[in-house]
Amino acid sequence: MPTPEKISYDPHAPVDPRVETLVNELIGRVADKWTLLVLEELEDHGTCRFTELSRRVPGISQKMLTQTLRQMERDGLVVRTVHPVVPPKVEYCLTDLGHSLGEAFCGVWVWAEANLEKVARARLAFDARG
Amino acid sequence: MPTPEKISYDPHAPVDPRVETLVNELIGRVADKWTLLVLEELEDHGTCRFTELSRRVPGISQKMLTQTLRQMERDGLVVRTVHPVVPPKVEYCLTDLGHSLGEAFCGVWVWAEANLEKVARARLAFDARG
DNA sequence: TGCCATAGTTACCCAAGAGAGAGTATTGAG
DNA sequence: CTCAATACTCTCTCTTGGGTAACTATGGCA
Repeated sequence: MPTPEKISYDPHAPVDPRVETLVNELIGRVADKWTLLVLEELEDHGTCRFTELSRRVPGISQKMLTQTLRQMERDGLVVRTVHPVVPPKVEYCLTDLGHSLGEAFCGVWVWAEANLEKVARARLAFDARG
Repeated sequence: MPTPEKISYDPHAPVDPRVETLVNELIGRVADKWTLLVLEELEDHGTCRFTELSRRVPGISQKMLTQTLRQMERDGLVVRTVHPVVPPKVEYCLTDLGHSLGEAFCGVWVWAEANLEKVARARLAFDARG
């Protein structure tokens, strides 16, 4: 990591447009609603089984959970461990990469929690203005 | 496996489930592809006009840009300033709230930039296995 | 007189996203 | 012999996201 102390966004940093495209693409993939919620769950509760996740993540369907987990596995964010027993037992846990993403998103969660009120008030004001 | 109860930092620990629902909802809204890209653009270049944004944000259509900007305005993330001249001139700039969101997402951008390679390699490995 | 630019809005349409629910494989328990 | 449990997979359907393109308003300019 080239930046020693503070992480700050430098508008003048020279950015290869191809890299920027890839970054945008990756963010589009990773900043998906279900991915975020699954990530949060795995951060909070560590290793989880499939049905455990489907119970914990509010409103997710089996299909979406499978799909999301497959993508996360492909992207190297989670590890899928199959125990060859009957009934089947499959466990999911975050990789280091997944964990680091969770930390990166931590700021966003904190922001959301801290600014719920402001957003709610902004909406009321906006809707009142017509 | 580290013992679960030993995890000392947990930003989501004592959370009212209703608040958590709202936070998740807000994150779902704010972590939208176009919102993120527009936010990034406004962070980098400050105040922008409509067509300037549509030129800068890669691949966005007029419709999506309008829609995204309206939502961001409603959520209190941007300010829309109309100059009553002909031809029309409308400027968009981030509010303090929008700026703080940009900073919160900064960690994610840094993460994406730093881990592009790892994700790419993980995908190759996964696809080779499958 | 008619054209241009700006910042939209509106209508139409298609494809992707996502939910519901049934089907599948396995085998030990009753 | 049937059932229950797990972790899916498949199909069918509906909703939403998002693209294209045409339309609006206005005053300066040729």
